[in-house]
Amino acid sequence: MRLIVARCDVRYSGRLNALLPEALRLIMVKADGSVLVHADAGGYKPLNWMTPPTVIEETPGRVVVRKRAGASEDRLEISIAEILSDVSHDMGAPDGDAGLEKDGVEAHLQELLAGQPEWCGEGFRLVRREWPTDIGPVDLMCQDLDEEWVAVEIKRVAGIEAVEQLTRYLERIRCDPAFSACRGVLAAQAIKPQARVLAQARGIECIEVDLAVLRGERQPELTLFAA
Amino acid sequence: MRLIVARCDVRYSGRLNALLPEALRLIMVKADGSVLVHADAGGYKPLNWMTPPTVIEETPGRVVVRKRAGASEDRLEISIAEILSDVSHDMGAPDGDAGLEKDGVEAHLQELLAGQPEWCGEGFRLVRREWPTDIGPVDLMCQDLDEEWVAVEIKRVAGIEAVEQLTRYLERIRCDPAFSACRGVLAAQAIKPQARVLAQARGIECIEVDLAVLRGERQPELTLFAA
DNA sequence: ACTTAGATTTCGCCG
DNA sequence: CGGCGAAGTCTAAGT
Repeated sequence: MRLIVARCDVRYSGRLNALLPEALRLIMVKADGSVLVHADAGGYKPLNWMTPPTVIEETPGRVVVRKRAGASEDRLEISIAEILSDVSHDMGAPDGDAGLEKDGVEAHLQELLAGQPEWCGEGFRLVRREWPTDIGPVDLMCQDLDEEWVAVEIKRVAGIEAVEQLTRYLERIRCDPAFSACRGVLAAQAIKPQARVLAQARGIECIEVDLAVLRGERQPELTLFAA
Repeated sequence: MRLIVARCDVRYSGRLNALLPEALRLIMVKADGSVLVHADAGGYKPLNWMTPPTVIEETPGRVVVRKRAGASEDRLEISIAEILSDVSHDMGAPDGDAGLEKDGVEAHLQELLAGQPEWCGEGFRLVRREWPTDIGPVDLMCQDLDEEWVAVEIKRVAGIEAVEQLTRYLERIRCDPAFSACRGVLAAQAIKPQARVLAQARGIECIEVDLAVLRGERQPELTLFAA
């Protein structure tokens, strides 16, 4: 990895054109050809960048990063007025970096609910995960105590778009006469108030679930239908 | 800006939990409190990060970055096993970095189409940009040759959500009897197949436009209704 | 403070 | 390779 601290201006042309006036910035060149230009503020996002695969051409006072992007070309031109620092570090094998393990993403929620579909509704029985429709898969397809179909959409945080998504699926599913009475359930760790309102208006049931409870790590804070 | 090249492992807990095994990485600490952990590959995105405002606590071999996130707390713990480099650079005033000027974003497309609404449909006349509805503004409101209303939604790349968005607007607009026959047009530089299907099913017309052509920098590749 | 919508969104999966 | 959906999306703007 090469780290250049320099006064520079940057021009990008590709999906759009962008111009970055001259200032002090960090230019990061990774071993895989990634190039990132960061300011000393405004976390996370580089001001300009190019992702691999790239071709990097360097001449004194100038770095040009190019990439074939379909028919056209993406180009990042860095004009360097003054270099304050320019160091390189050998950081070992490109793949020597073990992957990031994440826990608590939507996929985990889906796994847990697939194993315990009764959290989505009393007596629910899982028929299939990723039930296909012609506009995309429904997370869970279940049957309730009356053998009626129920499509379940799972989200970490459910907003209006989650309701829209489930609505689209139901629209398609109900085209089949065998599923014309299919219900919809939105299950999420958190459901935004507006999503709840829209769901109610469309006859979609909302269920909030707790990851820790699903895992049996914690007891439900209150038991429904307590004795 | 402080740049630390070190063998480290990273733990994040907050919206989810993540564990990053020990390896050589770059730790970037910006003047505004941003902290980013980058590998020497996998451009653009840091492996872990924390955006401002943060509180950074440093002890030998350990950096803890904390942030209040609503009721809970976001925490990034970096355990440093070995430091290869640790340098700081004064990069001047935090706001000494002039802004990035972009050209070719959706706003520009909207300006161009507002000036030449006939690209959205034959004889279209612009009545108002950002036409207000009670759930948000429609990009363009036009009238066609028959004085009928047409709501135009503009996107750089139009997916299903663009069709949903325009559908929501139309639903509201048509509540007013004077606009009950209002049509919908989706105009974009690129329209995805599923968006096209959904739009068709909902009676929304799709138009692909070319930024360069709108600017008169290039001729249309083929003329409709050619002589 | 919260919500909405754009982004050179990036990224990963699956066809 | 393209399409589609999730993301600790992030970020800026409006209310």
